[in-house]
Amino acid sequence: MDSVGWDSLLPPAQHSARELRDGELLFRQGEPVRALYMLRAGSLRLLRVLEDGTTVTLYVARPGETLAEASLFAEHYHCDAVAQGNCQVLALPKAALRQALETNPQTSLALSRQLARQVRDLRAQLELRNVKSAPLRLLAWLRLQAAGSPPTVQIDRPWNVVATEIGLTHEAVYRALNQLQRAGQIERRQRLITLRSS
Amino acid sequence: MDSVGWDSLLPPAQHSARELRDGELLFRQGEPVRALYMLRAGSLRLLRVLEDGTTVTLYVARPGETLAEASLFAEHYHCDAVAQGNCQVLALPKAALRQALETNPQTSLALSRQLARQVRDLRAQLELRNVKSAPLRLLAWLRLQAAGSPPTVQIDRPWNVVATEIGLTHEAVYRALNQLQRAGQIERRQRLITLRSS
DNA sequence: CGAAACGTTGACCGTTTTCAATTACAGTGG
DNA sequence: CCACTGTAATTGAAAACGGTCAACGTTTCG
Repeated sequence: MDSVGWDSLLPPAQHSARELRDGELLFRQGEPVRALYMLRAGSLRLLRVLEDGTTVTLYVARPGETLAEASLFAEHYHCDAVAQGNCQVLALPKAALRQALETNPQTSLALSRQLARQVRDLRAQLELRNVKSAPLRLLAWLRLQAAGSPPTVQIDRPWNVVATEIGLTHEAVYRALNQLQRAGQIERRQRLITLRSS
Repeated sequence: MDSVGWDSLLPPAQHSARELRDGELLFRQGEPVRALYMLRAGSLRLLRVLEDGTTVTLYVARPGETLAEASLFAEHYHCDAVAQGNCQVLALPKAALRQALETNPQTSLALSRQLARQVRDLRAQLELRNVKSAPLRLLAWLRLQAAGSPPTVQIDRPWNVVATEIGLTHEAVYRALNQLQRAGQIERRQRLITLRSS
């Protein structure tokens, strides 16, 4: 219902796999766009480096997601992509893909759907930032991530990474975690969170 | 180079224009999606109302932009659209448009391009929120908006609206404005800002 | 002309950021 | 197998900053 078989958009001969070690760069800001990448395993952090040297996480891609759709129409990447843990990516050559898009309506529609989803997700993230209180923001984030009943979240990356994603310091996150736990809003076992009530 | 002639995607007979007065709603969260809207004049604010009653600006569309692309694949709107000043919108019926998209590859590609741009813009907004200091964030925002040399920004809406867009209170914005001015980073004449140095 | 929105500034308070220090833990190489 | 090292996790205390509340001048528009 979700996967559209991105890898089937182009004949396998056109694919090219690539492995990335933790911290390795898939592409860099300013580099010309050569391909559209699909993440098979691991997670990729898209980040931009501000003038003052600060790094900003724009997005964290998870397995199954397609990267750089936004770059399909751009000449150069507008951010860095760095592997967060070892990654496995599939590269679809830009030129070939563009041709496929111009030919097959289904392919284009599928791309649009992907992009539409990203727009929604980004707006959700943006909305999150408008919650000023750290505990409430974290709770809101957990609600977005949660699944099942009772709703639970299994975090698969360090909290300090989560912290930058939601725009807080890791200290603030730990404190918020404690507050929520003390208030009985969540239950915590290491990186497994269970939401209570509400 | 920018406009793709959205209104030419469907025969004019299928269009339907609509006028909105300041504050009027184009659509409301939860409402079924009937059409894809294009903004001809004025600006439309997409906002969501949080549980606690706070309103959150998700996006501000300007003339020429297409709204609700993200909703083309959704059953219901996920935010409210309220006119900010008098607006003129063109409505393209969802059903007809979907058919066009499935038929004409060019149409789909154009849609993808629009969505891709939105993704970029949203990421930029998100990046902005990671700047914790109010003056620096405002400055960053001004840099994004600026054009010409020396770079200037002519703000066409009240500062309090700008404030919510960048995630600050209007008071904080005024103070930041003063700080930047005192520091010589900007020059201000009402709503006309000129960036200095750096 | 009057009301409502915009613009502006001050003071105070609460929270988060910072800075700092300590523990826990996983991976590495001797 | 165990020090050794770097990252993650935690907690404390103080400082900084923006939010909130409040008051007031100004502009806009019906």
